Amino acid sequence: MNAAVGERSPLTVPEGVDERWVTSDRIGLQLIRLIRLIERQRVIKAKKEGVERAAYVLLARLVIEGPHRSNALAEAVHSDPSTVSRQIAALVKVGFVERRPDPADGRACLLAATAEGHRVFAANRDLRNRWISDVTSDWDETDRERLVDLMDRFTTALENHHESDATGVEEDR
Amino acid sequence: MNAAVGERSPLTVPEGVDERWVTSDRIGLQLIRLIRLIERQRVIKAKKEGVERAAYVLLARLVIEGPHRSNALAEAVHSDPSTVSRQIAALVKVGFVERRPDPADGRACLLAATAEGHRVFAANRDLRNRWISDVTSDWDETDRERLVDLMDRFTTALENHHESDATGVEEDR
DNA sequence: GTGCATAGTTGTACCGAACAAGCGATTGTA
DNA sequence: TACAATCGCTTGTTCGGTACAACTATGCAC
Repeated sequence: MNAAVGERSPLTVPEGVDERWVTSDRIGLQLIRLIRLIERQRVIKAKKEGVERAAYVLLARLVIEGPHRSNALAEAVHSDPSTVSRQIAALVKVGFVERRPDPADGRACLLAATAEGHRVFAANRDLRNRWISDVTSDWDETDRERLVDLMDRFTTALENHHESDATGVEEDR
Repeated sequence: MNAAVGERSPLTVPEGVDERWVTSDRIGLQLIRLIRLIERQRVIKAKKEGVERAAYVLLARLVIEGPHRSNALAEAVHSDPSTVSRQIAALVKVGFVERRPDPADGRACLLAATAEGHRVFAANRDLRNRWISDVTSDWDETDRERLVDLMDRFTTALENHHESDATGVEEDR
């Protein structure tokens, strides 16, 4: 599983170019593997709780970064405004988020996490963190930090990389 | 965006425990961010090509690791057999995969990528790799390798970690 | 040879997301 | 002050991808 590069005999190796190809390949494969795995976990877990699981990411955003407009939120999480709108509606209904008028623009409204929203999010966050700590229990802290730094860097690179020419990973997951 | 730890004043820091909490927290946040972003790319890209995009991961598996039984494949990619069955059917229909009798068990059949399947996959793989190389064009190779090694390690840890107690990341993405 | 386990398929439902069209309120201009 | 264009958000609809559950059928093993 972990190995498997396939094709491209290692004999060819013209001049370092191929080395990069191989690493890119491995990155792609790992991304696919990781994402599929986490999606799976999601589905396993997706039974309890009243609110749509997908909505939690919005709650997280509101808790961590403070009030946002709906559209800004959508952009921040790379979702469609309509999607966010529905998710927010659900969060409002259960009282985790509240709408306030936006002083800057009369027709907009600011979304903010309620006290209850904060509480719920914190609980979930702790759960998640415990889980991650568990999974990485035999890692030393330096490696964990290295991982997160590199992931951050990678994701940021992805975000900055012209969104238009999207090609790749999704193609064969 | 990148920062934002929220809660838990850094002043508290009892005895290193909290340091781990913070890192776990960052990992969780990064996972969410990364996954959401890639999902988005997928949707953007998901227009051309005849075969279900999700099926490509199976093709990849068959090309890289050789023939599999359908159920084995399902397990390998953490999907339901029914899902895989349908996806394979699609791949067979377009001629990227073929069924062969399994010598070891008469009622099973082995799935294998056809020559055409190999070709299509290779093309996609190159595309994907070019994209990844692009995104990381200003990284030095060592960092790219570090990233992939850590990701691999993390995903493997995830896989090994009792699938039963799934908790966390999916909770608020 | 005969139950019986097992490999795989099909029916159905659901979730999450996107696209597109609509609605209403605002702002800014005549 | 009135009207048009814009903007922020919501609703209608569709689709992809998946899982669960029930079913079929085939060869295994005793």
